[in-house]
Amino acid sequence: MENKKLLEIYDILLKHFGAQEWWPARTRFEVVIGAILTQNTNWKNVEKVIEKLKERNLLEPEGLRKISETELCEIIRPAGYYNQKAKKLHKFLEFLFREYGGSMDGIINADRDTLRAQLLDIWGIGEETADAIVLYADDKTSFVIDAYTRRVFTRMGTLDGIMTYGEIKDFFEKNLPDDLELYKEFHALIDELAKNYCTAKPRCDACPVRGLCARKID
DNA sequence: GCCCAGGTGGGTA
DNA sequence: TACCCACATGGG
Repeated sequence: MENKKLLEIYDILLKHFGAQEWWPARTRFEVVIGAILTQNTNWKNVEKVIEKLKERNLLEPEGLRKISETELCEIIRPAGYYNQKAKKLHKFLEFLFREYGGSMDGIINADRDTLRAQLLDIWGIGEETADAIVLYADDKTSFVIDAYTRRVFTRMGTLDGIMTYGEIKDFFEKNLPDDLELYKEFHALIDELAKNYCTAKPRCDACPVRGLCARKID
């Protein structure tokens, strides 16, 4: 698939769903919290936790760092994997204070690739979460690959299913203009497409990009 | 009751 | 490298 087809898909999705304006968060720090909490978890469950954190004024680094991991577990319980995620949040905070003085503002001036490598060094932050943070919390172009992206483009015949995360990411980045808003919007639109039409029980007949998809319509 | 959801790390061969 | 598994809640 060349450049043109990828952009064609983007245009169709944008027209069909409208701008998604991801990430749904008020601050850069809130993006990070959401990115960690949503790992293999429905966003609806994450929203409940974000709301609880907001009520307790814990959506900022200083406050969140002060509470104990046991306390944090209790608050984030609805998002699942709470033991692991509480540890992950604390690991990120540890990093933020050690490297950037505890402020997300410090991260803005960091070099993109350096930041991505730093994030990947943190326990609990893998490639997708690192890319989501770089793209949505740091406003730098880094294409996010998630399970939806893999599924949609595998069914389209673009990806062969055995490609690594890095290979898929490279494919998108080489075939798309280096445009921040496009990166943010395209990832969000792919997720919207997958949620609505490309699930385990796909709705191919109504899919907005059915004409470009290799999958046999059942 | 069953399956899935905006993954990651650890262990084994 | 390539699998396999634990991690856990809430909604359809």
